[in-house]
Amino acid sequence: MAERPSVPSPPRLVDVARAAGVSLATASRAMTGSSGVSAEVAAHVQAVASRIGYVPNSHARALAGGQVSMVGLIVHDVGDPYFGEIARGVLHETESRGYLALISQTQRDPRAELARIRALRAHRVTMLVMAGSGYVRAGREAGTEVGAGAGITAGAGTGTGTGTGADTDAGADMAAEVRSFTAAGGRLAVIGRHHLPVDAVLPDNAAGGATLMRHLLGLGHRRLGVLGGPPNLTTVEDRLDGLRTAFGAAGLDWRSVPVVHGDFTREGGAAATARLMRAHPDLTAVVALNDPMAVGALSWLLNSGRRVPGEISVAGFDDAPVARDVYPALTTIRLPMADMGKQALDLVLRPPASRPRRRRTTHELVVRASTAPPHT
Amino acid sequence: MAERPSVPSPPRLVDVARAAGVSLATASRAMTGSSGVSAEVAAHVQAVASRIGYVPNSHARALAGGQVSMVGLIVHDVGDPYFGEIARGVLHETESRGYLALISQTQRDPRAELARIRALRAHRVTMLVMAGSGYVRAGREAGTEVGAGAGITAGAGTGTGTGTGADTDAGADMAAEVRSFTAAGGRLAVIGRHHLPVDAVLPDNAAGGATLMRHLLGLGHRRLGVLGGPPNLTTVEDRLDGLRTAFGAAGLDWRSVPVVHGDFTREGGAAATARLMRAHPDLTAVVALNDPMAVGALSWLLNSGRRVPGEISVAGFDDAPVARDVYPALTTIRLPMADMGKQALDLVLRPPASRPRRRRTTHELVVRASTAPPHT
DNA sequence: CTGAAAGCGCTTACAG
DNA sequence: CTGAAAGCGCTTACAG
Repeated sequence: MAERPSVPSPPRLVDVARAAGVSLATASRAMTGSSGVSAEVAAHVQAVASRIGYVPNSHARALAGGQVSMVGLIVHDVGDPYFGEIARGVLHETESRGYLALISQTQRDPRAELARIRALRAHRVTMLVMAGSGYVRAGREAGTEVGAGAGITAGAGTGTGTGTGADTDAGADMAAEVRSFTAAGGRLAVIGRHHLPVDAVLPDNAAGGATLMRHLLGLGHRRLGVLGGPPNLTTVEDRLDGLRTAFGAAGLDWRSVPVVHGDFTREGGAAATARLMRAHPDLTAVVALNDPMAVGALSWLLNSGRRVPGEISVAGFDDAPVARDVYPALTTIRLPMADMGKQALDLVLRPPASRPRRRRTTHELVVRASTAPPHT
Repeated sequence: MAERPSVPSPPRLVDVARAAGVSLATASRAMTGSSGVSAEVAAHVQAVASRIGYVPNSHARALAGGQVSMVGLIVHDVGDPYFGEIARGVLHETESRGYLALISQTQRDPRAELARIRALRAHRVTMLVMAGSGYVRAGREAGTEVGAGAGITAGAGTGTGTGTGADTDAGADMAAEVRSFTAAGGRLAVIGRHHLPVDAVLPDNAAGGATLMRHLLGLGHRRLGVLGGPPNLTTVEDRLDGLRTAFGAAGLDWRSVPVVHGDFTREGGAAATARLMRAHPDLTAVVALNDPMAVGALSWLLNSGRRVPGEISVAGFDDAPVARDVYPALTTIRLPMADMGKQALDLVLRPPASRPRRRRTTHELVVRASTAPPHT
């Protein structure tokens, strides 16, 4: 009855046990819900616990061999709507299941990614969701710096084939890290990343790219330009592959398609558009490899007095929430982002399969106002 | 030299100590960087540690009295651009300082909020940032259900005064929780929430509302309507207060201003606009209390064939990234969201002051294309 | 500067 | 079903 007056330290399980008149072991069983306690005793202990405001110490629990109730989530950038939606999906699940989520952003830096995984492992996190593109081998895009000063490259110069661009280099470290993580019993699911021997939710990047290209070709466009994200991302490569495949399938020469790389952001899109249009003023359509870049393209084009889609069409990728509200409303490829997060968490929660699971997402062409037949 | 072949359990500090030929205590000191070790020994231990891939067990550390290197972040909704920006700001800071962030979303449910804090406390988190509006006393908005079936209320019916709407009710529990958290040495900073005796970053809601209203009055608008978010949020109340004050200061009767409440989302905004315009078809301007609602309003109005701002002006609040790209580009009140996150983390990191610190943000009217003089 | 030892708050075999 | 005891991997007084 008498409350400890001075010590503000939270009650421990012993306090609960004492107050309930049972042993530590019994109290523990009652609180964790494990078998071996009579229902009455368990209920009594729990009642006492909640009365005295007992909250188990998760560190002690983890250390004593209990489950770690945290899942890790690594994204490139929380502020980006793509990752925002994914995070929403993941958090929705974790919270309904009583887990806490440790979130990290890497700003698309492979080294930061490794560091984050290690930090998460230090916290003995055994369930981890990594969202965001993997990286292609450094040096493949010789001399092209990510997001700054990226020169214009002919289409043929980028993505010389599917599946050759493994997450190597920093990728080698990453692969080793992942191996050791899973060997130690860790569960990892990635979103939008191949080349890692783990469960994966794979957005339909190549197919989406092809669908988008067919849409533009169908409208009659032949002089197209592409705003690519950082050339070291496999997502960029895959989406480009899809575009190229559909372009080639129409009997056209992909080498005639200029590709400009920039940051996967609004600003990156605007800057890349500037470079693209200066070198190729006669384009009738621009494809951005994600929606923020497309929004940047719209902004630059409109500011430069071009009519969209009257003079030039613009298309994006992802169907971020912003897509339908920009002017003109953006034609894009929809990916089920929040659901992808949910799926990834689901994979992480189930026991590992004998071989990595792959869940391919759907994609859907969403035609809005930003694309139309060329004016010609 | 010989590696343990079968046991995949990670190396412990004893392993490092053994390999380095020092005691556990010395190894610990070397790894934590605490004083009492010669620089050489420390360097040697660290070299050995990194060679054998030692990663300290954070749970053991925390349990043994070391610092918990996690900070908690509670937001209403990660997918919402407002919170996305705040999260970005917070994470940017935590990561540069070597902390990991535990993130939770509450979906604007006060009960969920309490549950999240408790979960965080179970993990012995002592640094916590809570972003998002507080709640006004339940029952103040009698019969008005949040986000669904919210009826049209006369302006005078909402927000009968500043400062009276404390975070009560669930607020009482919250206050108790917060007291016990800080009493136990926890550090908490809130963003956009008053009435809690903790450090706070306070967006200039009332002043922003007043600025926005003056802008519209200055354009000549007199028949205005308001799209309010959930009526139980203090943020909504404060922004309304600002609008009302400026309206009254112009010698006008606030009771003539219809206020419709809905979810703080695009969909909520569209639905609220529908109700508002049906009841008051002659409005010349609509103010939404956040940008997503404003975007919903634009969408509904444009779909209904209204010209914006030709027939009706629309303004928002926050200056979310989307604001400048919608059509027409949105006039709004800019809040420095990412910086607010950074500020909050900064507060949490410093020792508590004798009385709670308050940092007021600036606000800035950003005039874009969605507002213009009334057509009349 | 270095080490032996206690202790953080739990869980889980191991005995009844 | 219940309890006494060992142990999880660290940190930190406490002695040298």
